[in-house]
Amino acid sequence: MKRPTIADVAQRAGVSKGAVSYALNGQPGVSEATRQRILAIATEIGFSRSSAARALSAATAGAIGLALCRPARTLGVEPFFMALISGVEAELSARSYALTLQVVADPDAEIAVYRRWWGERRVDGVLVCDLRTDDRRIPALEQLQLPAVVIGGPGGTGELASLWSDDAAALTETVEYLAALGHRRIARVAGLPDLRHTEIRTDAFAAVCQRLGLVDAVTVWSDYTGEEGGRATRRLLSSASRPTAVIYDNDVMAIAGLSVAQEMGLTVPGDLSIVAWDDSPLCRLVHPPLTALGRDIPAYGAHAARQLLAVVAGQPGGRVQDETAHLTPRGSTAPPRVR
Amino acid sequence: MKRPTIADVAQRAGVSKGAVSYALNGQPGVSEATRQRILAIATEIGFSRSSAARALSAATAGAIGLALCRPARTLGVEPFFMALISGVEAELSARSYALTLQVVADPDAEIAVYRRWWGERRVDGVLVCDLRTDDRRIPALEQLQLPAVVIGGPGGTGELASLWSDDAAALTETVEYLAALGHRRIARVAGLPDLRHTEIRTDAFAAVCQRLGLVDAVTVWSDYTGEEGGRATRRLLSSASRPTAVIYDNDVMAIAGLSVAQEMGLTVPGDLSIVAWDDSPLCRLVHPPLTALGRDIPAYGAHAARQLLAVVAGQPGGRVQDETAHLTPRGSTAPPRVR
DNA sequence: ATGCCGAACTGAACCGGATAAGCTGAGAAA
DNA sequence: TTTCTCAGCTTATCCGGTTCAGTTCGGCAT
Repeated sequence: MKRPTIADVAQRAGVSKGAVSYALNGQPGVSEATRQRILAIATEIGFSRSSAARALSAATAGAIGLALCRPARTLGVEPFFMALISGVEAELSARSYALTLQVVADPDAEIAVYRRWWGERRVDGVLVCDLRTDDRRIPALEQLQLPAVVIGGPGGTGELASLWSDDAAALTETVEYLAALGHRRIARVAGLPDLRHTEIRTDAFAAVCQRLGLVDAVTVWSDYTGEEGGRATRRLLSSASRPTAVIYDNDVMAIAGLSVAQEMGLTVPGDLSIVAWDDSPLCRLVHPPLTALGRDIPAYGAHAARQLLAVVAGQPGGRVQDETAHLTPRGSTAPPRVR
Repeated sequence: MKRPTIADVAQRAGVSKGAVSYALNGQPGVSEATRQRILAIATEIGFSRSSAARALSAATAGAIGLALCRPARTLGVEPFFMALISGVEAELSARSYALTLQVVADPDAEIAVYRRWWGERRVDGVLVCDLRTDDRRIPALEQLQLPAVVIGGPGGTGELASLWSDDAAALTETVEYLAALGHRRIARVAGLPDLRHTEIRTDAFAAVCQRLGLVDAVTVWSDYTGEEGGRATRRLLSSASRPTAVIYDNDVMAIAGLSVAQEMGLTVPGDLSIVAWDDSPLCRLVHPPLTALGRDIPAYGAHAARQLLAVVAGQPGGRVQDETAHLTPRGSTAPPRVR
């Protein structure tokens, strides 16, 4: 099946290639009648412009890039990324932009991918996930002058546009909620320590615990896998002054923690309250359903995509704070049982 | 930062554009010495070929497409797709192919995406997921002559290349295992009924149950969400002749089923045995850990990608059976308690 | 010495659009 | 009637590669 080109449309319409191009792009230079005729013919013969030719002459790829840097085993289990992607996608496909995805092993490989994409002009811009402290990707992107929106922050994003959610506020709300229930010994199972948002949450946790006089507050680090989350929970619950509430940095670890607690003969929420960050459907699957910090991740992705398209169009992307996660109390939190 | 073009390389090497092109593509037409010199210069000035220009003149996009047609809420939760994507990616990036992803609402939108990709020459081929019975995408792709590999089958894939896993065998093994434990009343919570592999599993389930004389075998349909899976489980467990074992078509529903059973005061595996299809890390998070049918999904994706690249290269893709899922017994299955 | 061959390379056409510059003819202004 | 203007189009060039048809030249056989 031969693919129609702009020349085919031009021939059938009895005009030149240029006229067709103007008509398709909504540019002045053709009469409204001619434009309609050309559009009708284009639709009729199923013409779409070659993305390659367009990219070559218009110097725009019509695609944005997303490189995911997580080991395959955590990538799949985290509902976060798919939710983010579906939101990004919704925004992009509405403007007929494509999404180019790449899974990379480490930040250096990611920088290499950006450099390649830039050289190949394969994408017009990129979304940067999992902001780290002292992130080498930021200066690399600045140097390339590749339009980018960093999903993460605030802070540490250099001159690049960025979008974040106020994790500090969400964490503070959560601790205050647990404290109001009467919890005094609160632990937190954190995600990867070199991620910027882990750092932000850790600082906020320390601050609010100090403010509320929760001296037994403890943070342990993990890697977002259920396995590690379970192990961390077992350690916490075996300690002499075991916490009465644990906040997990993602829902997978929270579910693992719940299992460990139940396995150790503790009841949730009687002996232990659990709060999960990221309120995916998983939180409602387990028994008791988990109290969780949720927000609209697809909307977050859509927002980031819109912001990136603005940057690509030459507008300043700015630094934008998105919706703050809100706590949805469910069955996994309650006042601590008096011992 | 100005991007170097092939002309820059040619100028610095003191040769023509053509020579550089031959050198970069490993074509004959330049001496080995010149080739090395050109490659060195290309590396030195950080040259990569514009994907657009390459696509335009070589008539190859250097990208393959993947359209995912699932509602956003199930897409994210299913670890399957991310695992598949990471496998596909590994294979593609090794050959510096890009992956273009699109999330679509329904099969018709998916066909429209294929048609657009084809018209735009945006991808060289596509991977087709979630094969349905009487799948309209198949004739559409055949008509477009867009290289494709269907992930699913066997059967119903028309003339297209396809890759599948023997779900019938896996299901048969599972039922035999449960029957060997002594279960006589086995139920199955199936996924979306119009998916081809659901149909295959349903037929296999009926066949093996009849062969083993399990007259109480029952299949109920669901939509892969935990919510529906839980509801289906509640119905099953409330019935007069409640099953002693349930096979779930994915792990999310299995986990939901486990919660429902526990909530209803049933012990697992004492009162109810549970088997999950798709052995993601989630199965090991819950307590008891779930007996599951697992296989290497990233390898499956990599296999599909390799097959598609072969089809793109003009070789016959064929119909290939991949690894069969194998049962990993864990804590959620045991002989039924005698009542 | 001449002719011939093939390796090594050049030049130009081409892919399919976007776009600047040039052309044309109808209507308005002089 | 002539000139000017400008909407509405055409023509030509460019984007950055690939590729085909030549061209050059060194070496070898005659």
